Amino acid sequence: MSSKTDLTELEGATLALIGRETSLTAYEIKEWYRRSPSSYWSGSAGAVYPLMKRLEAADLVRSSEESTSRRPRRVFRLTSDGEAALQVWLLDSDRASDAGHDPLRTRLAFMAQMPPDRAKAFLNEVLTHYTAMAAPSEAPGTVDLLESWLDARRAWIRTWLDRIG
Amino acid sequence: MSSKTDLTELEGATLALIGRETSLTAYEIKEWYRRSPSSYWSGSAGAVYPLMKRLEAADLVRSSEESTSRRPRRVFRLTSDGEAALQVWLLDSDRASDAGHDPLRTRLAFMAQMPPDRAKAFLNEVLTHYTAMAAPSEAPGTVDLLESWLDARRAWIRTWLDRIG
DNA sequence: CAGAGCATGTAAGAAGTTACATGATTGT
DNA sequence: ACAATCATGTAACTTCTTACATGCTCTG
Repeated sequence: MSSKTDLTELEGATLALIGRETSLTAYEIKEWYRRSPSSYWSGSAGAVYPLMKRLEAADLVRSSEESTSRRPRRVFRLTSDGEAALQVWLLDSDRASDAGHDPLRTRLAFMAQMPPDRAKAFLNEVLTHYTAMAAPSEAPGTVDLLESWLDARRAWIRTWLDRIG
Repeated sequence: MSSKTDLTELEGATLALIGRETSLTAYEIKEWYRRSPSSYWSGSAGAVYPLMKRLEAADLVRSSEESTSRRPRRVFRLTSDGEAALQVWLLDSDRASDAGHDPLRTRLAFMAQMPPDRAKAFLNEVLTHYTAMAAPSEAPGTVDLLESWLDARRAWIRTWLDRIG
């Protein structure tokens, strides 16, 4: 009777992160989230450290003290339950097709309340922000997810600019 | 000194909703969120009723009892402060360009851990879900936001299918 | 040797969730 | 008359946020 069938997004993403990097400290996980382009993944210590406790209590990860010096360093790895849970979470097309939280989409839903020239200026500002966001990918083998996402978004925004005229 | 300069997304969206519909009850607002295709807008009473209290305390909305019968019916409208805050929130390109929370994007970031045929099956499942989500728009004047969003997403997913295939 | 970054965590509070509780009205 | 929906709200709980607190290690 595994009690932890339904992972939150933060829990699932954390399992996926550990699964990819094999082993990580809570601090490294926190930093990963902090660097993400989304404020959803705020990467606060107050979220991550208790999260790791929960995951370990659910036996999805296991930690071991691996200090090479006097500084403490607790490393987390997936258990076999954790790997199973990761696969379920990662391939969950039901959750993956949820529209999630999209600050631009939310605003577009109400943009008709604004005069067209304001709306146009707003969308062009977003495009400028996107240009600033595009950073070179560190990992060479990885296809840059952010880049592809930004491209899709730019195309979407252009259809709205066309529509407004 | 207006204390409420930085609205949360739920607060901003609620102002926008009232701004568009002119006047709404807490129940109607709650139902609006509940019907949305995103689970982010869960539309629970425990979120909306306290939210309306906060907005009224901040003088962004004002309510009046408008019962036509014995059933209570408290209707909310924007104050002038509320209309001003709405404009700031709606045209905030900084927040609008935040990547938000996207369950599919999160999974794609880790999809390389899965075998290609699994990844392909997963993406095709998401496309199927999208087809099921597409509902006819009620409001005739409104360009269907969900439809345009789904189109952009389908195009994005196809680039990933091409990449894997 | 100072400051940035690594590394751990906790405390107080905000905001949301589920579940409960109550009652009126409308449609079948 | 019965169920679904309108309409209000609260209570307990979970999770996340900001801010604090502590100490080690590396780089200039």
